[in-house]
Amino acid sequence: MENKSKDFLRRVVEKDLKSNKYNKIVTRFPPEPNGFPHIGHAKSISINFGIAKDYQGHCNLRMDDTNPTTEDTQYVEALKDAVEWLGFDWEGNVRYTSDYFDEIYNYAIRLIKMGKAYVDSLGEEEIREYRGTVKSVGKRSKYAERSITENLELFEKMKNGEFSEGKHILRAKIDMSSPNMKMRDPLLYRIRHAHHFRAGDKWAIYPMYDFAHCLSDYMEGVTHSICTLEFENNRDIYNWVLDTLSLNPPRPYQHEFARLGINYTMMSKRKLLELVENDAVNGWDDPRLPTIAGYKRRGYTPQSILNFCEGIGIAKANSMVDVAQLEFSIRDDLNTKVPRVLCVMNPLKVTITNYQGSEEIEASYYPHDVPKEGSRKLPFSKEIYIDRSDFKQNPDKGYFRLTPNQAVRLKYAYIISCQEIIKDENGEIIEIKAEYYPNSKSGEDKSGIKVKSAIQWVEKNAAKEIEVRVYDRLFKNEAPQGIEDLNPNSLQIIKNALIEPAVITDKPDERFQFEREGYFYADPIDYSSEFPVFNKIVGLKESSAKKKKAPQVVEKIKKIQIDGEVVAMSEDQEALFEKYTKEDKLNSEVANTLARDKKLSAFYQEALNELKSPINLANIISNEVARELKSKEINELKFSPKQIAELIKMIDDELISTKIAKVVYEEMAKSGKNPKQIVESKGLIQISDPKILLPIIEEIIDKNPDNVEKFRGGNTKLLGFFVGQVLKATKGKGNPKVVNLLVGERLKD
RNA sequence: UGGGGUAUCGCCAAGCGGUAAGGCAUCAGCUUUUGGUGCUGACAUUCGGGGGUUCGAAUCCCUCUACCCCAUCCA
Repeated sequence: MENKSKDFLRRVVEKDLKSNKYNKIVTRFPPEPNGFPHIGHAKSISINFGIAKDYQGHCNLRMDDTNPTTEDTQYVEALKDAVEWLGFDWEGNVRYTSDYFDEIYNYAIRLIKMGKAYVDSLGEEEIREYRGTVKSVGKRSKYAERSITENLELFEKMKNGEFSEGKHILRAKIDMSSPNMKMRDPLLYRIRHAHHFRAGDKWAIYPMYDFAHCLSDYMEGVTHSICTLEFENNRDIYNWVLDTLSLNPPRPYQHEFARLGINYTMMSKRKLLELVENDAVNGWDDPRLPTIAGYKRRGYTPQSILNFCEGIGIAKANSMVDVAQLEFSIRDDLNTKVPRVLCVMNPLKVTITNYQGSEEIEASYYPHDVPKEGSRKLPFSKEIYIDRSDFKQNPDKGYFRLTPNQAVRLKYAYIISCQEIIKDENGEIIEIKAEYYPNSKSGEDKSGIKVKSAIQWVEKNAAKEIEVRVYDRLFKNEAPQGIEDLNPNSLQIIKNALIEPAVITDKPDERFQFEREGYFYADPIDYSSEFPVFNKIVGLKESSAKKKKAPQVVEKIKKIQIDGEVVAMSEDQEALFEKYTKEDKLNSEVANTLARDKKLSAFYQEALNELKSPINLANIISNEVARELKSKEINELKFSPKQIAELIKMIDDELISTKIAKVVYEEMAKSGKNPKQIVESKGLIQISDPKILLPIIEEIIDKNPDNVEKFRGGNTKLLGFFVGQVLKATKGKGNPKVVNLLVGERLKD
């Protein structure tokens, strides 16, 4: 279990713990209380609280309530409820960004005093214009020139409510020409004469997300601030604020993951609201909604939601999870937990003509493979109901249930066979006259009759009538956009389903499996024993024979990709390219890489002056050195062209393998040590002597007989496996060319 | 002057230079008094495309392509 692969966030956390960057990790779940939480929030809750739990840390629940016009306390209740329902504990008080307003305000003043923030008095329209566009730089407002004292005064007045909304704004002074739009002097505070649901009317100014969030994280001692991908661009501000305020360490860092998408589901708060407001659904807890309240009302267990979140993983790729995965989670959870019970959704009367009197049949609540105890008595008499779909006068091939010439077992009871079909004037079947086999009773069956199916049934007089709400997916499209994509049949209400009496009278549970139908939940609001109402949580999995859909053959078409045009080389680059290919005999790809990059070509030239080994030099420079030079200048490098030349010299002299060369290079790039020194101190001279290599190879081969067999069976890829093992055994020092040869030969016989 | 991300099976997703994990879905077979469950097996000669480096590349380099995010006084 411990070897399970970790997601990238947990890996970061582990690294930070190991390096003692933090000695305890703190996360937070920071929703804005402006809507009902949905399964996307569940993912975030599962990540933040889950990570805290896994690493003995702590997770805060924080309401990010910086926008008084959209937020409300009913949402904070729903949010708290969601976290609790999922089984997490925020230990202590719920946090509110609004509780930090004073401190955040003081930080703003500090920024002003540092000359890093200013009061801007441009209008909304102008601010937008000044910001520039994605492809053009912005320009700074003239108000950025205001003196610190003036800024302080103005900001104070803003706070005191002396200005109307939109009159002024506090901005950070960063860079109006930043390629990151978010960094073009981001807004820090805006004037808002609104009542805040917690702070009341104390404030006339409210901090923006970008200012409040990082500081709130910092004040709470958060170490890992985990949010969704769309905040990637905001990370720069996050860091800027915390860095320029030069706060006492440790400070939090932001990490982003992909938000959850599920097909046939809509997750946007705004659009969800639209559904509720247009009465397309019955409130926020409509069981068809992907809200936590919806799932809860539908009958999903917290565990199933958590399992789902764990199952889908955490990554940075935008993705769309199949609803089937969610449905699996709830089935899988309920399968081992919930009593099985008989319910007939669509009753068809069956009279057993040769049965007299009545009896009670003992029936276990759980099937043989669920290790739980419990049973009830099923009343039985000559008049029963079965489901309409369990009888067919003219069955297709492969139909397992009752037909004029096929007997069926009444689950836990007797085998019956059809004697007569009674129809009404419209030709609709209204009753079946059947006979039972007295010696076929479950558990004491001596009839010798083999049936293909055992169906659910209820006794006519004892059965209770219930309402069943059968839910289907809310949308008919895989990627629904809104109301227009609604599935018209997402709710079907069955008013007079019949259920065995024990379910209502004993109420052994709230969730049941109605055998052969699915999992159902006693509606927490509308259910009463006089008027029982059940929600269908999810159907049972149906295998092919039952749904008898033709398997679809999807042809795989390889997409043809048209390459775009490559930017032409400049004249200088062209000349270099010429030289590289003609004089130095470099291949055109390497020559191209070198010629197009000033830093690389300069580096290469210098190295070449040290050692006339153009190809090997060019190769390592266009590959390894290029990586380093992506983010650095030549003078920032810890190593020189001369050292690279030295390294290549060792390869040329066959002192070391290219594999070792990479190791040496890494070390050199990190420490700046001389390659020769590294090789000597670590004893990395390569081993090419077969006399030394052969015994090692022998040992590896002995240890992996099954892989030898597979290799001989034609899996030639395994050669790489053996080479890898041998190289590992020699700590990388084996000459891979020689090892390859030797292993190849040895494996043949 | 654009920048920041992402791409591995139908859907998620591991993998960090040495045998392409796992789950969902699907398809077989066995078990089954649920057409459920369970068990067994099948399911990527290949990692968005093309090159290059290497004995060896999903992993390193170059390049192209596609998709997502950013120009709210929202978060």
